[in-house]
Amino acid sequence: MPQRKRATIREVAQATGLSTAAVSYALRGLQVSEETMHRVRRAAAELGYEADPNARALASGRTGMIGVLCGSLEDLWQQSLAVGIGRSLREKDHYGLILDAAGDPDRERTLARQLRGVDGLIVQPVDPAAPFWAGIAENIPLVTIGDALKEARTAAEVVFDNQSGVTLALEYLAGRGHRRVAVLTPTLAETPDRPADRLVTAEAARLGLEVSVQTCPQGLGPAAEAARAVLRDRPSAVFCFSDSIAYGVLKAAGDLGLSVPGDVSVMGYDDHPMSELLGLTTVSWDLEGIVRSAVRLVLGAADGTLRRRRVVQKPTLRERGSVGQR
Amino acid sequence: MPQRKRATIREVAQATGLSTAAVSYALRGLQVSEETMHRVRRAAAELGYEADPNARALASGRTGMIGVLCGSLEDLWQQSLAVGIGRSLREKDHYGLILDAAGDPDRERTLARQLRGVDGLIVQPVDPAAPFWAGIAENIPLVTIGDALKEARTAAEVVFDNQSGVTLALEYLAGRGHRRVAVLTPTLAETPDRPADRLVTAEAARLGLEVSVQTCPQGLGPAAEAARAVLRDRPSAVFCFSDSIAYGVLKAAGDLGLSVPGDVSVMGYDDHPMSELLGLTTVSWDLEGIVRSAVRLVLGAADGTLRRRRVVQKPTLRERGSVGQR
DNA sequence: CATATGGGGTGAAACGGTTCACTGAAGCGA
DNA sequence: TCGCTTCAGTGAACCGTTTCACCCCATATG
Repeated sequence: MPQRKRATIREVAQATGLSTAAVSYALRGLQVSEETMHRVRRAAAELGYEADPNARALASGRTGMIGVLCGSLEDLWQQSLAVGIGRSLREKDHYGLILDAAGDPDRERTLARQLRGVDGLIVQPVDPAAPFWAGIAENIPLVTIGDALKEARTAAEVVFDNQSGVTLALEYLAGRGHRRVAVLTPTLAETPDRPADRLVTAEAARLGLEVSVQTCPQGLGPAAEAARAVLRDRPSAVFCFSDSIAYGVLKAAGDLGLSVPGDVSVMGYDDHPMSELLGLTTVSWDLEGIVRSAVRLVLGAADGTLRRRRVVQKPTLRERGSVGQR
Repeated sequence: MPQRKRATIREVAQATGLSTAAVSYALRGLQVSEETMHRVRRAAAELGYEADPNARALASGRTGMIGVLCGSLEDLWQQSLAVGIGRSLREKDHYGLILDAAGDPDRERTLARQLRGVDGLIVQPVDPAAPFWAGIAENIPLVTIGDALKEARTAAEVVFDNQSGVTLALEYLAGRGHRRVAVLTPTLAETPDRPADRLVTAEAARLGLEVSVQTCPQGLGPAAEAARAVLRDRPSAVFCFSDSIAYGVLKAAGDLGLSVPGDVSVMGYDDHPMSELLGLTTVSWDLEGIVRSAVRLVLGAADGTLRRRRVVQKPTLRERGSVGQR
């Protein structure tokens, strides 16, 4: 690797006969006269100069990098979310460093702890009650997506109104005559007391539904395998806590020769683009809005110009035909 | 934001009564005795010390960061690829910085140029013939995925044998009696002379197929819209140069009340997990293998221990039922 | 016993920017 | 003309690591 040396700011300074300070200012459009600014910029372009982000980060304390810690990128909807956030950050001259907790609180903790040198953090927490968050949130502007943290004061939060989401889904199922409903929630190894479980149980009790809650992986293959077992009990409907899981259920139903919604109804959660194609009835969130909010909040927190600190997202029910009348 | 100051290496040095050099070595398991190593590690843990990656990068010249420049993250398969690469890099103690050229050569150029402070680059080039690559590949260990670069000597390449892929697809279609085939390739604004086009045209001529090649966006909605127009001409089959496009075609077919494969056959390219669920017949690549190769190659190139420089990926045809006999 | 050997550790110079405190000159009102 | 402000630009400290060139001392070697 020859690794031809890149131009440094000193060389630009030399080429223009200015100090490095002047060059630094000029390139950022600060403090200097129009004329020198152009002179410097031209010289920089000629030399092919681009500032070393590491040196810049060390000196200025800001990296232009935002950590994006996802709950589980196995889930297609979260992939879309991460990609959306990355794109949106790029539009505001930042980079998104996408990280995957893979549904594992330990991994989440390790990643969050190790992460330094970012200006801010967008987290979709796997374990919102974990105590270690406090230490992180104190050091880095942190914005949550989904559940808010329990033990830490974060800079801001984009909260999903899961209560409404669950109510929407279960009321719809109940209204169409379903009584025995299987519920599949994402696998979160070792997270004691998943909040989703409680929501579902409470709501089901209210509606007189007989639910059985189980965890399920998010990959299509594994999810389908888990779903096959569930479908053998012949629930009248399956409520999946992510569209990715619902896709697994659809796969399993197909494999078992069950028709949807004839033999079994399937309700999703999230509304990934593919759900439209598959005709999956699902609880829908405004992905674009979530992305916009999260990015605005984290950048605001990073430079101290934060307005609102809490945005609540309301879900809607997208009726498509995977849930039948019973 | 109080931003409580994080511990520096100097504080750890003070706490242990050693020099910063000793601490630096100790934390990386170099040069020091077992005993001091433990002492330092304990002290570091107590102080909650984590090295500042920027300072480390500036001093050592390596960041532990690999740029992952994707052709278009609109495409679900490329999303999977990016996520896979990110995960694989993380397993080898590196971070993947995922960037999206969004199918636009200009964007690609800008991103590639601006990118500094990474130890290596994995690129799925939008415009492999662009001349600017030479300047980049000369400065950063660069590994391509898909098409190899034309005008630049890269560190290594993972090449897709698209010739075989196209042959596989078109021969299959021809063998099942299709003659009028519409071809949809991803939109690449302004890329003159897309290699895919030539492959298809040549192969179609050989097989006596009547093809019409058109570009198409990758998002489900836009792709479906583009597909509707194509389907009005009633080709007997549509060959899509990415599964995402195929999903759009399936959507359009559904909207128009056309059955697949009854009224129209659809052939995909890539083999995204969802294609199994949708029963899409497609040209399949070994995603895991691609990820492994790319990561191994780029890390090898970054630390100079590179063995093979070129890995060729062969496709297989995954027959699922979206292509009928004509 | 004098001399190589080498493990364990130190001090200080990088790395490539940003920013603070300051200066000289020009502009301006009184 | 004088003092005051503003503008454009400078020099050097600083950011937090890594790493190079040494040094010291204990042990093995001839």
